[in-house]
Amino acid sequence: MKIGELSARANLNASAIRYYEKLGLLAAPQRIGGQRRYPSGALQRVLLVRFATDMGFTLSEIKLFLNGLGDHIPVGPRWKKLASRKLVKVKENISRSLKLKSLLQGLLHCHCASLEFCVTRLSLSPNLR
Amino acid sequence: MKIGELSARANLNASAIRYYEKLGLLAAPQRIGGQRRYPSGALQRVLLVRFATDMGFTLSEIKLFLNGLGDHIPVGPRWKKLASRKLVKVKENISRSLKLKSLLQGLLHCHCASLEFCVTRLSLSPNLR
DNA sequence: CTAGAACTTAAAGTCAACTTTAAGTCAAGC
DNA sequence: GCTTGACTTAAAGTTGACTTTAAGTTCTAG
Repeated sequence: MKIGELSARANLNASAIRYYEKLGLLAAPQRIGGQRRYPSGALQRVLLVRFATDMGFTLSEIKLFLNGLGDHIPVGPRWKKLASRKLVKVKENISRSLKLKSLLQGLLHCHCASLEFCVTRLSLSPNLR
Repeated sequence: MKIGELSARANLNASAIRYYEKLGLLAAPQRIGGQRRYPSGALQRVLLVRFATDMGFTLSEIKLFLNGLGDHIPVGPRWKKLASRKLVKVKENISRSLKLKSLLQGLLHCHCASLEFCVTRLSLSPNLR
C-alpha cells in the first residue's frame, strides 16, 4: 500500500502520515524506488492513532501507549500504570459527558436557562477563597 | 472581585481571562481606577467556559453557545440547532469513551493484545478502497 | 509615605498538530 | 517515450489557546 491509499483509507492527509513517522508513531516502512510501501498493519496503527487523538490523547502519549502494545508481548507494569491513569481520565470524561448530555437535552425542552442553572447541573464548583 | 481573585477561583491564569474578554467570551466588566471588577456571575461564566473547553468545544463555539443563553430569554432556534448538533457529538463521544474504557479495563487484566484486537474492540473501520 | 504586590497594555512567543510550499523524482497509462 | 499524477524532501506557515515580556500604573500594608 502506498501512502496515498493508506491516507485515503485512514481518512487523513498523507503529510500527516509522514509527520507521524517523523515523530516515531509509525515505523518507517519498506521503500520501493524511494516511495513508502505499507503493510496492512500500518492502517490499523493509523486508525488507532486517529481514534486516540480524537479521544484527547496527545501524540506523545499515544506513542508511549502503542510502543508498549504488541501481540504475544505481555504489557509491562509501566504500560499498565499509564493505562490505569488514562482510565481514570476516561471515566471522568464519561461522567462529565453524561451530565452535559442531560443538560443539553434539558435545554432543548425547557426554553430558558441561566448560567447558574447550567453551572449547578454540571456540578462546577469554584476554588474556595 | 478583581481579576486575581477571579482567576484563582476559576483556576486559570489572569491573562486567559483578559484573552477571553478580547475574544468576546466575557463581557468587559466595570473598572475602578482602570482595574477590572467582576460581578459573581463572571465566575460562573468562566467556569462554564473552562468546562466546555475541557469537553472539546472551541472558544468560538462556546461564544455562540453562551450568547444564546440567558435567564428569562427563550433560547432561539439557531441556538437549538447548535445544541442538538453538539448533542450528537456528545453522544458519539460517550459511546466511544465507553468502548475505550472497557478496552483499557480488559487490557489491564489479560496481559497481551494486538493492534487488531484493539481496532476491533473499538470498532474502527477503514474507508473502503 | 513608601515598598512591593497586583494590576494595565500591546506585542511577541509558545506548543501541538498539522498543512503548505517549492523543487524535484518516480511510475502508470497511452 | 512521454505526460501526468503520485510520490519525495526540508523548511516555512497556520490555527487555537494561551503565556510571556516589557514597561508602566495603581492599590494596600506598614
